[in-house]
Amino acid sequence: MTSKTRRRPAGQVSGENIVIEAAWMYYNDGLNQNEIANRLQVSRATVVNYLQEARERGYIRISLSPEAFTSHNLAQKLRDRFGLQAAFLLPEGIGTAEETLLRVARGAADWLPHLLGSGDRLGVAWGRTVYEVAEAVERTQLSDVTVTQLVGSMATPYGFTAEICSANMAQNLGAKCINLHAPAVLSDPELATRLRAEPIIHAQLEALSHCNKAIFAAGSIAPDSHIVGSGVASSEDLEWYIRHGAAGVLCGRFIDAQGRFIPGDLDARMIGVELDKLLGLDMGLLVSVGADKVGPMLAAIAGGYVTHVVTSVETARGMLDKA
Amino acid sequence: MTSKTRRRPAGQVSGENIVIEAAWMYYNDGLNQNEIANRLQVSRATVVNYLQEARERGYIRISLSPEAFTSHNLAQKLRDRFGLQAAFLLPEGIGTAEETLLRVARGAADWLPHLLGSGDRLGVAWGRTVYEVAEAVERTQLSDVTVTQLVGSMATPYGFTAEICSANMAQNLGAKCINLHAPAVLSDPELATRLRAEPIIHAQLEALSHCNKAIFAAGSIAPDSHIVGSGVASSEDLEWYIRHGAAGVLCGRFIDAQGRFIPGDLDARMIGVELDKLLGLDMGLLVSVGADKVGPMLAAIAGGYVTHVVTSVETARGMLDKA
DNA sequence: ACAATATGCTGACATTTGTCAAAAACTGTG
DNA sequence: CACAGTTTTTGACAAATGTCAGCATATTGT
Repeated sequence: MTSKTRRRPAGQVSGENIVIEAAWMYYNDGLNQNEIANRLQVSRATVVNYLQEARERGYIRISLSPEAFTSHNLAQKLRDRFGLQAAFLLPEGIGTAEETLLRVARGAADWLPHLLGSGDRLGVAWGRTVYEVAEAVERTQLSDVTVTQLVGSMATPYGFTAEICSANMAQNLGAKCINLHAPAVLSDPELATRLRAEPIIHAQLEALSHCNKAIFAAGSIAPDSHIVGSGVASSEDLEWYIRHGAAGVLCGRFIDAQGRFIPGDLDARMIGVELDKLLGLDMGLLVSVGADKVGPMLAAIAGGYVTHVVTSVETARGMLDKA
Repeated sequence: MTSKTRRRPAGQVSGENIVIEAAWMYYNDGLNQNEIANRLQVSRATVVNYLQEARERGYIRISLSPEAFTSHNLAQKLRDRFGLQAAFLLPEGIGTAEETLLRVARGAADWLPHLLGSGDRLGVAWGRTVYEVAEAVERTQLSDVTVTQLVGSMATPYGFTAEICSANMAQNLGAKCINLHAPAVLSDPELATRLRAEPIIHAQLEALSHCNKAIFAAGSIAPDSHIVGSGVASSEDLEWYIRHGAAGVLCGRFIDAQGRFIPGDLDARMIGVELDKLLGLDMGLLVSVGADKVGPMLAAIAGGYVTHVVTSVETARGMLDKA
């Protein structure tokens, strides 16, 4: 450069502005970095820095359009076969089960904001999958959306509890959050009854019964299921429910293959949404993946809790095969 | 490659799927094209093709976040000075006035979907700027939004008429559209009265008076203004209004520098929204740019029609200077 | 069955983008 | 005003991405 180099004044408007300017030229006007460098009278390397800064500050948002995942063949089949409003299928790739779960969670996270609108009250269940979805939601600012914790908390060795799921979800969506300040399961039914009558808890339970949308995963009934690992149910409980026809778990409650609620010993001691409150919602978003979840997912769908599904292509195939 | 090359079956699910898979790996998993090529067992050049296809099909959406443009210094000044809810300022760059207009229009188009929600009824005015905004809106699918044409049609030599503005807008937003099937201005007041009483027209006028949001530009009162060019007003009309204090044009009506409606000969012959219907809306989105628009924009703001502004940095400076 | 046509893939090369250490410009201090 | 400490910019190099002609495999028509 012939003349003296001019630096952008730190912390000034124009300083921020030039970053936006560069980002706009690059992403909207389609100029390449050389052209931008010429116009802004800086070196190309500087343009690279500006663009990086723009990305770091979150000015640039790249997303895969939901249509790509809801429109293809298998998704339509799934929709038609199970009477869903929409299905969102993620490709597996070569990755491990863990990677696939994260991918599905990110897919759900991308999709979720499109499914919410002003005035919605979203019930959030609990589980590893739901936790990852909450984490993966891009920071947005939805207007007038409330997030509600659907089931009480539990001491989990996994590090994700029900209130963390709902709190993160609300945080990232820019929504209000109503937590449920009670354990998911108590040792004594009478204590549970009294706790439910407590004004604070009562108000929270009241709030969650007015959700119009919900997001949840299908819980498996394998012996290593989280429902046991998190201490909600004991191994004996689980066996008892399996003997009585359990096919899956939904918001801490056991359901059979037709999706019917299986009443049992636990219910009187639990604090959380009752399954019939999840029927007839504007949206029931089921997010789950894996061969072991096929049965539980089909059960949840059969029970009429589900309007939208996010899962992997592989799992979707499994569902169509088994049904 | 050692083995025979395998081609993806044309027109099949997996064919579409592999494109999505590649796009996902690239944009979400952050893999580079080489890594993707290895995993998919194709050449890197093929991955390039997949990604291009994904972009062409609109699977990938890149946008600049509105926060970047509404949060900076000058935007805040504008907001505070004029009591706006938000201002969205686009950098000029080096481009021509034409380029700047397109840039501002694209900015407004990016922002607009964020400002609309379920149940909204958006009134759409007319003009070059509004037309470009409508064109630039990315195809989306808003639920339960209605777009309404605010002013009647006119024979314009420019190729953008009021109904094209509203129709394109509705199309691209995925909204319902209510057009106004009448000319903007008639030769005879009596005919205008009768036309307004026609059931179809009456219903449409009724509909547009129930908008809760609106998008419009400020019209200049220069002799080469579109209001003359499109035949809505004659040069004599324009001069008359200027003598009576006109500072700008809003939805075909003349206003003075304080934003007060200037009644005149034209009004009885016009078919379109009346200015008082635009007061007190949830949103009045003013999109305009250029030195000649500063006066009209200030007039519109003074009149209380405006809650949100999209313009260029330069124009914003002009507004602050002049006010 | 065979040629003609269409489609998708690839390797080699061209262009664009990213990295990094060093230089330049600014800031605050004695 | 010299200085040490930061921040920003830059040039040279490395890596990633885009292009395109030609080839291989399907599909179509006869």
